[in-house]
Amino acid sequence: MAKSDAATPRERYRAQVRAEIKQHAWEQIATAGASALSLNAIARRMGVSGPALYRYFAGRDELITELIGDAYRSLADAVHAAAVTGADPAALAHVLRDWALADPHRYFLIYGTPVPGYHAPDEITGISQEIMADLLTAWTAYEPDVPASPFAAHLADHRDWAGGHPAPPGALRRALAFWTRLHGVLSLELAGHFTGMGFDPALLFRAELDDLVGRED
Amino acid sequence: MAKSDAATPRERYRAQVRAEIKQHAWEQIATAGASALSLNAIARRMGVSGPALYRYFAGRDELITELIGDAYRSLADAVHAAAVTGADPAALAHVLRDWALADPHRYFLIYGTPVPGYHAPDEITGISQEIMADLLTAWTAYEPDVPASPFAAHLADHRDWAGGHPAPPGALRRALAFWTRLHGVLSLELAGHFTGMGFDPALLFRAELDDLVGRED
DNA sequence: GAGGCTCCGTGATATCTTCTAACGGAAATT
DNA sequence: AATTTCCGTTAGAAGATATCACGGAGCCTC
Repeated sequence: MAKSDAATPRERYRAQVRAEIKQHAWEQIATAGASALSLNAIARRMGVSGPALYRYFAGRDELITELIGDAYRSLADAVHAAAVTGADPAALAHVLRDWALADPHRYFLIYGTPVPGYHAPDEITGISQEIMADLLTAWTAYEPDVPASPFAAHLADHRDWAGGHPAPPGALRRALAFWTRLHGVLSLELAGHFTGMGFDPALLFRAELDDLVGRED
Repeated sequence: MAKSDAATPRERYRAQVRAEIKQHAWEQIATAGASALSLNAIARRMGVSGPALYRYFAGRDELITELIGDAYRSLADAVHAAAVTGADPAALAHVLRDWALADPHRYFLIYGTPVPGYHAPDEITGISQEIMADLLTAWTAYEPDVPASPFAAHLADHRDWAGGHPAPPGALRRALAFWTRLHGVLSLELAGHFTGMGFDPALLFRAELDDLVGRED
């Protein structure tokens, strides 16, 4: 979507084709997951023949890498859009949940089983820090004075991941728990581990969230 | 390992070859993950030619399904071995963590990104309930009287997953949080999402565990 | 113990995948 | 208008799953 107004017509055409490839890739991922992503199938659906796609992506890995980046970007944008309106942690939690439920495969592309050889480029680390920054800001505003704890002190001493954010130790601890606990519930729910167990996953999510924000669970 | 003393020599040989195939499969999974599992590669390493393996497994999916079952069985055995010695929830947590760290790919085989077409057979559901039963027993013994909460009440009304276990509502809630929170930390750690963040994942795991068992975090 | 049955492993084959290489043509640049 | 650049094609290598028909070895029955 970005930089569709490139300098030369060549670059514009190239960007358009790349976008079309990625769109077909997303449809395929949403249908059968990332492991079933096939360059040949995309080419077939686009009406071109296989190797044509290699003019736009070096290979399957590069395409997936770019899709992972787009997924991160999408999540960061969703979180940030809510954060700039002054959303509290509970609101951000529901943004996260809605984003995950909208396309589970996209969520697993980010937080699922890591691809064997894949290593996240620096760009991903940056986006990840953007998300964390919004969480830290929300937690700092929501609960300025969290009682100190040994682990919070450890986090205060190892706050590289906060990227210079001035969040107090308690907010570091809360933001981290927010991430890991909600991911725990979401990933198990999306993977279907709760199906047949009887209870309502939405209520479990809500209960974990309520526990985080200090209400009754 | 089980039923290696079969009736006929044929069945014994068959079981042995199946075990050997699975062993090579585990080595391959531990090296490059489940997605890189190749029947051809296994056959090559065993000194037989490709289609020979189809006498023992209907296909790649059946082999993976069986490996998932073995992984579940391994985890359930590890948990149960500790549970029968009267281990408290904290001890079970470290059993879980040790089991996960011993072979991350095996952990992801169970709790990672679900395979597109795969649906867990009833046997898996049973093993899953075994694990949950040990958790429920440990939590019931450790903390008999957990204050009631709305979500605990919901769990008490929807306790199919407990499989008739007489755990009180509070233990249901605790066991579920134990599962989702520790999985949240473990899966993110094993997937490498904490690398480069600076803090010690072991301390985060410990902090989450301490929070579960009611100590300072 | 000999015949027959069952099952195992093989090679050949079909179809799928990613990915490289060489060729022809169209489009943009000069 | 000529040249250069880039795009899409076909052909092909290497490897994957999976099926099939065949020959042979082992087991079971008579």
